[in-house]
Amino acid sequence: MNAEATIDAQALGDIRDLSGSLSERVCETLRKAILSLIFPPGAILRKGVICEQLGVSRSPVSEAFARLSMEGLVDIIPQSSTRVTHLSMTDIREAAFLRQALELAAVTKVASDRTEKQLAWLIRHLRLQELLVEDKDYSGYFQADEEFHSTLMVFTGFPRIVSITSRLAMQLNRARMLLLPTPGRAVETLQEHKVIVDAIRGQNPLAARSAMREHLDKLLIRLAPLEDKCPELFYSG
Amino acid sequence: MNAEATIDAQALGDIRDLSGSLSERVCETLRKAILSLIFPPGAILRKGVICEQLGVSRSPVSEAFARLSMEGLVDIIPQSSTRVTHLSMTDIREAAFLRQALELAAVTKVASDRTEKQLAWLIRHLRLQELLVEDKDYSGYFQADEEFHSTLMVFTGFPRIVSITSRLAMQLNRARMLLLPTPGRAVETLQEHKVIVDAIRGQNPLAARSAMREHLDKLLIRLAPLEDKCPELFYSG
DNA sequence: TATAGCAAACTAACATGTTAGTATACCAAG
DNA sequence: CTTGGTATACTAACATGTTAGTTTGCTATA
Repeated sequence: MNAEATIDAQALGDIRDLSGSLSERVCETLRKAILSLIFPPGAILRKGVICEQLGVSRSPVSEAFARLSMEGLVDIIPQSSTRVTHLSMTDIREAAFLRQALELAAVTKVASDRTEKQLAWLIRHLRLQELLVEDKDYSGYFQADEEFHSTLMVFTGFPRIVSITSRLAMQLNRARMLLLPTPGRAVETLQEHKVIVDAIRGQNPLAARSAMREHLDKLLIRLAPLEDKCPELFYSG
Repeated sequence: MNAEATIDAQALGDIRDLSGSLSERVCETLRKAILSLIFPPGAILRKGVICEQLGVSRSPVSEAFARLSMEGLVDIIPQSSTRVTHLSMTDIREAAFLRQALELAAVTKVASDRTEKQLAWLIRHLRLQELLVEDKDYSGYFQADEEFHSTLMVFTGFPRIVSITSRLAMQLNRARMLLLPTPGRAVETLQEHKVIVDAIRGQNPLAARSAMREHLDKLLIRLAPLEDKCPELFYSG
């Protein structure tokens, strides 16, 4: 029945490269491994192995498991085991809904309240994005894309909204890793970002809102066929 | 400098009344105490005292602290102490913003997708609310109010949105405890709920959205003067 | 072969011991 | 009275020991 391979726990990287408490570092390390699918959905996380690999005791690992469980990245089965959660289209759709709700609210607010300085940053960042696309540096563009969205939320002036959104959209981001970056999509994305910034420049909240909505909807569309393409990553596959 | 009273940890209620793991029960107990201001902002949570009072070891209490910290209800000061966070208008405004983003998205979706059964539930619940107001049962109405909002979100079909919203709005709910329920406000609230349900009945997402926005804005307006009224609960008071 | 029962191995959850960093109280010097 | 240093008490964080519940795999039985 259970043919799930337990994880290798190889190449978790070194804990010492990170800052913060041990628990945080362990959590960060495991999160990265799960998001990058090094630990595939369904894999059993063996506490003993992880402790040994990272050279820490069970306490920080337990706390890391608890946090990851709250983020929905692992399922803790009481008195039994802890596994990487399978992907589920339901969860992904919900994460997309939550992310959209927060990003739309943010961009609406920013479009009305923006300062000249913020606008200048956005325009400058669009130039950077253009350069990255021209250079075909798609991993660089991926990073710039994230930065664009998170900075937009920072501009609301609310300090916690960025980290909250990223936590809520965790399932979405994990699924996104399965999408290979294509040149065509990068060009499209850049174009959509430009429309959003245009609306912010014109201080038009409604336009900014619908531009962002269209932009975000694209991701879910590209994600939809995933369930058929790699069913082993999803529930009851 | 630090004249904060450490908590009494009296009357935390009995752990055995709750279900789930020990950690969850401890967390639930402490959360209730913080939200109800039994543990006032700034109070130091003494682990030893809590362990003794609840008859558990430090492990479940530590995990509970970690969770409450993520919810923003306590500040863990590394190697030093854990305190109930002070209220802050910034946090409250952010929580209100996040809650509004999610509730508006939810009510918009529900207004378009609602079933007849859901509509019937809402109308029936409005009747219940009327009865409670007529009977001047304001604590009952408070509960019904919560149920109204959370069920509205359940109707989106997304399972996690209710608990996520309540976690994000935690600061808001704590501050809300300081508002004394008034007969007048209950009547107004009921009226606003009726407008929302009317829009849902008419399957008018935009109307539902703006009705909900107006409704939620009222809370923040009522919360605003709080900072002057009880400064000792806020930061740097 | 199929299945029910049982035992061994494993795990999360909990309890307790240890360490290292922080705040407080006290005292001495200016 | 203020300031600066020091010792003590306290805490979170971490390590490790213990318990109880779950899964797995073997064996005996039909």
